[in-house]
Amino acid sequence: MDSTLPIVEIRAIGEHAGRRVRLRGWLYNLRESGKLLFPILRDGTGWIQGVAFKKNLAPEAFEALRGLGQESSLEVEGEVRADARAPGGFELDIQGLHVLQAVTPERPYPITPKEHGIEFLLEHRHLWLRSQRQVAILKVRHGIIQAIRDFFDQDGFVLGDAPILTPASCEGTSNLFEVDYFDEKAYLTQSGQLYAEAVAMAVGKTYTFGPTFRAEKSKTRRHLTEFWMVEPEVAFATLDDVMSLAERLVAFVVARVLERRRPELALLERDVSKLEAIQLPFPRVSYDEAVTRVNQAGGAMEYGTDLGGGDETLLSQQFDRPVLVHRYPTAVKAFYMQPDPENPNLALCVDMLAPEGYGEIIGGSQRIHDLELLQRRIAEHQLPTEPIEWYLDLRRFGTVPHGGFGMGVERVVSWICGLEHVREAIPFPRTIYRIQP
RNA sequence: UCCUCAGUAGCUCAAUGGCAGAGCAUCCGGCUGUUAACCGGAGGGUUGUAGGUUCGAGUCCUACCUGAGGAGCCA
Repeated sequence: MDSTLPIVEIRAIGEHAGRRVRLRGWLYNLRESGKLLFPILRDGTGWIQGVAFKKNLAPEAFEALRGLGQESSLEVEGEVRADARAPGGFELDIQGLHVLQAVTPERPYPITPKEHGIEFLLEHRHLWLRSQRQVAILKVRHGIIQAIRDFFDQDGFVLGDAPILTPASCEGTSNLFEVDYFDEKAYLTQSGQLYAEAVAMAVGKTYTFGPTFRAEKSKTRRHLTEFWMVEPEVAFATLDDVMSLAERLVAFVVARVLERRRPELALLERDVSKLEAIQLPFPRVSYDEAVTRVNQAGGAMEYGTDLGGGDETLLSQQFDRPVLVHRYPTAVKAFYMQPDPENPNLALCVDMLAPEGYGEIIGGSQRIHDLELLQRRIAEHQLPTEPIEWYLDLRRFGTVPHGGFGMGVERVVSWICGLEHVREAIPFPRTIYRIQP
């Protein structure tokens, strides 16, 4: 090995065509053809096929390479060549090898290039992440999160993260994870909203971004027990402002992914024409209209109930972009939602349903800003006031109309990537019957 | 919590109640352009666990364990 040669990343390999370089990474696959080896190397930034001719390598180096198991770590040196026969257009003519760790036949890498069942893959999630598909998803997820933060930053929002350990819930404790907090009980947060409301009264526009937890015994392709949520909260915002903010955020995120993550979407075989259709404005339908539309489409929705998964699909199929469903009956919604002045039985709330059957990605509302009304609602929901006295203070000291929403990051990743299940949208998914690895 | 399904080699799956098999992976051999390479050979099994029915159980019955798909609820 020539230690004076530059170490390069595979993503920029084309810039080094015709030159000798060093490359370090892992062995993704190894094909053999007589005195010729075709190792595929990956380094996290990409994949490249190497070609090792027996005559170009020291005999012991050739034999060492030949015997390496999948996912062995190594450093190679060689000449970068453009070659139409190589996947990716470039290949590395290997002339030197340094093995960092050889994976041996006694314990071969468990995930082979062939197909595997989901149970096996989930048990090996820590290794499954190395596959091309999972790397692509991680990079889209990263792009989405970066876009979310850029969007709020450009719009003058101030990050105001909420605590993860909380004294009580805003919607009952039945679906909360309980933890010992010294001599008291505490709960893992299911939403940062109440805290975001406090911060909004300090800085005007804020958002929280972090993990949230639901101990719901939900077992579907849309549920995790631990998921990341972004929750903007805006002082003086009305429901219309909330809806406008939500659609601008989603349109921005989709546009950004289309701009910067095309190769990953292609690897995931995502139909990008479906994403290119995500243009402002998004359709808005009232809950009343939604019920009519669902039932005309063959559903059997009863007025006054929430939309089920099938109902959501029946409705979202009618549009080529996310649809905003607003003004649900107060009875099926949370205590803090402002009633519609034109019909107090309806709440000034909104859900955004993603297209293609991906369901709800956003839920938000205008909040009750009147102290007496809020107290009445808390009593109606039979919630204890003592743990949220501080929250009532927000209505005692300069209360103003305000609102916001929560967006589930994994559901957005799942939709944009076109995944079958949200568990692929986060590196280490937590689901009801799995906490390993 | 409820409904449905599955568990056989490291992996993906076969096997009418009658000798437990294939492909991939691994090992050995062949091949100087392979594309989830290919060709030839070898090793590899307490059929999830515990009972039961039967001359005989991977297969039928019961319970349990583990997991998956879905419902309700939610982002």
